[in-house]
Amino acid sequence: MAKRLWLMKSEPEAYSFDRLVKEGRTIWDGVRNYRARNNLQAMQVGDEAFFYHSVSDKEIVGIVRIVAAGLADPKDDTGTWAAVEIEPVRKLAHPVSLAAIKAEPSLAEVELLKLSRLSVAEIRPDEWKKICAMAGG
DNA sequence: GCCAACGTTGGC
DNA sequence: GCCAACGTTGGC
Repeated sequence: MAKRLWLMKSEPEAYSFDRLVKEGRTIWDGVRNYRARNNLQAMQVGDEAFFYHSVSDKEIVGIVRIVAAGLADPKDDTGTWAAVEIEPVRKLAHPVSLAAIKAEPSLAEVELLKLSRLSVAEIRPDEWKKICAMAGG
């Protein structure tokens, strides 16, 4: 199974990338949107994701790796919602801002832009490479 | 099953 | 703080 690439959003005031680095790993739960849940359920161990700070920062700040997939949301009794466990891979040398993504024509189709309220989005490999290049490699 | 009203999220 | 976009709920 080829590795897939994702983007996970969080308000830095709620859960920041720095906090993830400090804690080492975390369960990513609390997603209450079906499309986002479908993305969560499609994740495999070893997949990587951008970590995006919404609202106050509006930039991709780091990369995380999926270390456990297909978990049930521990806060959900009904079995409806999913969760994964993630660990930090690295912080980006240069965060990639929402404005920079919008300004880049090859990134116009990124799910982040098209569905701004989706908390878990998929990133295509070419988009991933482009954003990595913008972050300084 | 449709659609209007409402709530939430997130960019500006 | 405002508003647009989207999802959900509830009346019919």
